[in-house]
Amino acid sequence: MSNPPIIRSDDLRAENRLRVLDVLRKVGSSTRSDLGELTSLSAAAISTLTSSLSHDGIVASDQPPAGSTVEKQPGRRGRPQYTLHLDPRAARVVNAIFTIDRLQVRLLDYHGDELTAIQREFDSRQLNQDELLELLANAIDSVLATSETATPASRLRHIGVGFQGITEHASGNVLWSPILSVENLPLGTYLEGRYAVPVTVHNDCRLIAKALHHAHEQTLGETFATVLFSHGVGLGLYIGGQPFAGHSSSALEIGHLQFQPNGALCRCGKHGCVEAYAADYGIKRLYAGERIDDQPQGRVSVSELEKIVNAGLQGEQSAIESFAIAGAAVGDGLSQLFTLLDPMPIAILGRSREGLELMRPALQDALASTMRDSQHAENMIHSFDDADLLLLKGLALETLTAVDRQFAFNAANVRDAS
Amino acid sequence: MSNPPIIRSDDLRAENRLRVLDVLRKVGSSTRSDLGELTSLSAAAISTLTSSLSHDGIVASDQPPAGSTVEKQPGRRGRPQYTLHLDPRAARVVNAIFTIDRLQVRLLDYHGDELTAIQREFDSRQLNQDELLELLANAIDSVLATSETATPASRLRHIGVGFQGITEHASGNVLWSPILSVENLPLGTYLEGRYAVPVTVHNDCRLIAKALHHAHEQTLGETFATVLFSHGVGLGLYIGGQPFAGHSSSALEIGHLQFQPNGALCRCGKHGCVEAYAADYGIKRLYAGERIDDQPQGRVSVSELEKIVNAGLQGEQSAIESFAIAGAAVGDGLSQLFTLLDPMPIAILGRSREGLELMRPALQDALASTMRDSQHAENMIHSFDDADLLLLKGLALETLTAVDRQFAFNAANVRDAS
DNA sequence: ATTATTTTATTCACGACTTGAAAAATATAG
DNA sequence: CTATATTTTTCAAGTCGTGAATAAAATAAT
Repeated sequence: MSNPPIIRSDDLRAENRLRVLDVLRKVGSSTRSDLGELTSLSAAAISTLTSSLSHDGIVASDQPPAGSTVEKQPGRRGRPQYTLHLDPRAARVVNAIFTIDRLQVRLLDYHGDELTAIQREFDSRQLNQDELLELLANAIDSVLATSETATPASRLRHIGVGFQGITEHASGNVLWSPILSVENLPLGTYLEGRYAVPVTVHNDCRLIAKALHHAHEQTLGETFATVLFSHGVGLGLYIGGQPFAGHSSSALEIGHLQFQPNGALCRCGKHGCVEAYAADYGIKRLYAGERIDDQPQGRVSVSELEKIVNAGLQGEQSAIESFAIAGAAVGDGLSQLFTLLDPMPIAILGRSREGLELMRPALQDALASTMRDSQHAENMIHSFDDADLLLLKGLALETLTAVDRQFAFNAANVRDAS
Repeated sequence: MSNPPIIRSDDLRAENRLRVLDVLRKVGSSTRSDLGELTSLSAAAISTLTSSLSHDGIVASDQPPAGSTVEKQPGRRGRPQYTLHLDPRAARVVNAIFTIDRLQVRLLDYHGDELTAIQREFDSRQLNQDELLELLANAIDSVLATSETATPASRLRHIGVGFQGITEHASGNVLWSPILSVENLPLGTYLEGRYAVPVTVHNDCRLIAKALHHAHEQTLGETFATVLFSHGVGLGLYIGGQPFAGHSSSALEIGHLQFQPNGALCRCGKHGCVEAYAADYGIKRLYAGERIDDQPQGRVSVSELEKIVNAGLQGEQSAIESFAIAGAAVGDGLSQLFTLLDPMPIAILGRSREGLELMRPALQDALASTMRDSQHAENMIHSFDDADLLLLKGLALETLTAVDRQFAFNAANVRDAS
């Protein structure tokens, strides 16, 4: 049966609260009248909504404290506009990002600013399930404790975890991850039990796609693909302004599409996957002339990859070749994707932008060969720096908008924690 | 900018009107109280909505004409329930289906019953753009004229066209179709101009998926793929109860994923496409031992294909082989799809069910090899008869629900045509 | 035959929603 | 100090869906 998404008129109010919060999240701060414009709600509705949100401690205003007559600089007539913004004190969220060699945990306020952050270095594949969970819980306890002493507490509302791997969004559990040796890590269940707040677990590339949609909408539009090169090859998809994921899990495994039948051995055990040529280990393997039938060994360090990039930049043929093959592999995967869906702009990200540029020509060629309207393949590819930053930003956005949704639907009692 | 999907309270009313119409469309007829259950609206709301819809002439009731005391057979006490159904007279729609050798045009009433139907036989690839449009317009004029004399007219509200090929849903134009020699056929624009009603153009496989979702929801669930074997290989996708299509067009071209690098020549000009092995011409080519590098020639007749199927059923090795390769090709394409998305149930349809069963083992094998949880690949595949019937049904549903939407949002003036 | 019972549909009062218009607030300009 | 401009809030009006009460319409019981 089809589920009822919105019927009652009180749901309507909640929907509009959310709309206001969404806009504020997006633009940072805004006057009431601009808010009306952006939400296409009437000034009257905005007034009611914002005063309620303000009363609940969810949004705050620039307005000076009554008596003090601060000098207003602009020579504008009329009643002055005070801008509204999300009140940092309204909530806190914990963000955790696992990568192959370290764990980052950050505590953010509701505005999105960082309060505390810690890092733990380790090799994620050496840990068993309990050790992983304990490591994470320990780090979360630390950031919570640190901030406790520094600032008056506001309630923890959400925990978001970013991860390379396949996550099941219903349960928040990690089905499989290349950076772990354990499978079916019950991350969501465990954290929800321990901290009694909602937990969501996200695929890393999905998070980057979210951040790009937020920050680079005019470059990429509402429909685009994101490809992240690192220890694997990740794919994120935005379609019509909405993140797209598989039905039950976040699987969007472009890395394991087949590129060469009976080709290089992939970490997944199959032969010829895109990843086996385009992930860092695949590139290094080709460059170093290692046997492509051997099980790929551990991680490739930043400096190792940098060396290959530099070799390529200086014209060393084998390095150039390695990147070209990587580009062709991903281009092939994308052209399969574009055969199934429509062609769309592509954002590519990786450890080094130069590396991306070395791949680009081959990538473009592979795409052009399958596109009906072949010429503008090059305009479809955009490379971005700062994958790590975008990852942080995407996770922050994802968790904070989850809190927005809590606030929009669960009305008041935000201040009950003070 | 994000668009406002629903904010005002009148939109809410429209949404609930649509919800009622949707349920009636699905279950055929229903009492008011069941309607309340199915829409999860209160009895009061149902009462208001149905009386308004009834007043507008959109739904009708079984209720006997006041005076006449018809004998009620059931021995149930209480105020009797009268069932409501969509009033056939509320609107009319035209459905047109192009296939490679004929055009079917049907006139349906709002309930979905056929009023008139005609067929025109021709070879669609022989016609140029103007001839095609004229043929269609002529056929539509005929069904409209025929019915005009037979029954009192109610207004034509929508024209829906079904097609094998890639359609652009914004404009309703056909970008490319294997059954045509012309490209960019401005079907939507032309028909809208001529008949001044909304026109939608749909991919055939999408329509079958729609019909399957309507009629076989409990077998297939809310997320499934549909594969249609005919002169090409079509794919339809339902994800979470919603039809999924590419962003701007209906492209979901599983037939043109690559199966064998440098393999058989496909109609599209590339080599090794899935279609080149799994479409009727591909199967015939293999069976007949023709050169796979030659441009595939015209259509394969029903009897030709039947002969190969029968040969296969009688154990003839080359026929069995041909179907096995076809199954492997599609299985390979689907496993690529399932690498990108999640694995999901598959409905397969074609000219003959026996032919499908000949493909099944190879198809299952190809799927099992890529699925994590390999065993239940066979439970995921369902074959269906009556592809043609489902196509008609899907198109009818698609166009009629478009009218439902008109009625839900544009309030009254339905009866103004009488 | 008449009254009680049962089941279904409609009506009504209520609270919640958004809106447009009017009023209030608060600045600058003269 | 008064007029004007601009933004925000308040107010009255109109809608919507809900739950409770009421009406409708049949059968069962008396």
